[in-house]
Amino acid sequence: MTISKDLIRGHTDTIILNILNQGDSYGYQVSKSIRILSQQQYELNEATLYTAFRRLEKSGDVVSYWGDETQGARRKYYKITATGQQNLAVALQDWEFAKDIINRLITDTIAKGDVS
Amino acid sequence: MTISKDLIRGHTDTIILNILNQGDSYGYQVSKSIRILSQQQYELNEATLYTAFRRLEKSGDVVSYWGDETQGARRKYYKITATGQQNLAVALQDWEFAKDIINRLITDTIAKGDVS
DNA sequence: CAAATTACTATGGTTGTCAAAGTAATTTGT
DNA sequence: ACAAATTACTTTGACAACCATAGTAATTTG
Repeated sequence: MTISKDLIRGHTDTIILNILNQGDSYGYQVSKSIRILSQQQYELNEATLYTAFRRLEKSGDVVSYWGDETQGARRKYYKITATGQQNLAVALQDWEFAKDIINRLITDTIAKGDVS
Repeated sequence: MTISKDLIRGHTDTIILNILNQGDSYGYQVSKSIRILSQQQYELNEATLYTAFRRLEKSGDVVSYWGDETQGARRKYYKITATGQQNLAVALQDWEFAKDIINRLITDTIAKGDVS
């Protein structure tokens, strides 16, 4: 919602993997989880969410299966794979690394000795 | 270089504004400053840099002028405007805000009471 | 005197995201 | 009982930022 769109770009897959890492889930539920985790500050567009699911499935980070709901709407569940868990761990490290670099780039000044 | 592309997306304008906030500069120099500030971890593509300059000029965040080099290649200098300085300040706040939310989204778990 | 560096520009393509609309079932409010 | 809201998934078309590549042109280095 309030958060600048481009700042969160590229985190979608990681966000989804983090949620699925806590248990299988489906689109609508993931969507709600994101709202809760962000404390109502961020809402993922549906199209973006389902696009991400397809991307993650293609890359082998998640697998899907239809739930056997006897009542209520049908639900497609997603499950994180071992590959997905590995990639989640890598993404978390990448984020720690990126944070430092971005902080330097947008707040630091260039020392005089640095000029080439 | 090493930093994941999508993680830095959306920061380009802020990075440039931060550098110009320390004094007028031109494309090639800004490019080098970015390399130095990121400690060789990030290199901005030339096309991206000049696209950003055009975008920033259009939005009124920077103004440009040709340098009066008597020797050496011609240089187009960019200067941050008052608007640009205001937007830089806003972008820095947005980043602090975004960092928190992203951290929650990719590392936190959902408490049981949160489930709706 | 060729190769590397400095410096800017233009073209075409990829990718992630979004708005909008559609389908369809269930649940809630009156 | 029936409309409205909610749950749940999908498709289409568009956009914006970014990138690879190539080009122009001057200067500096080996």
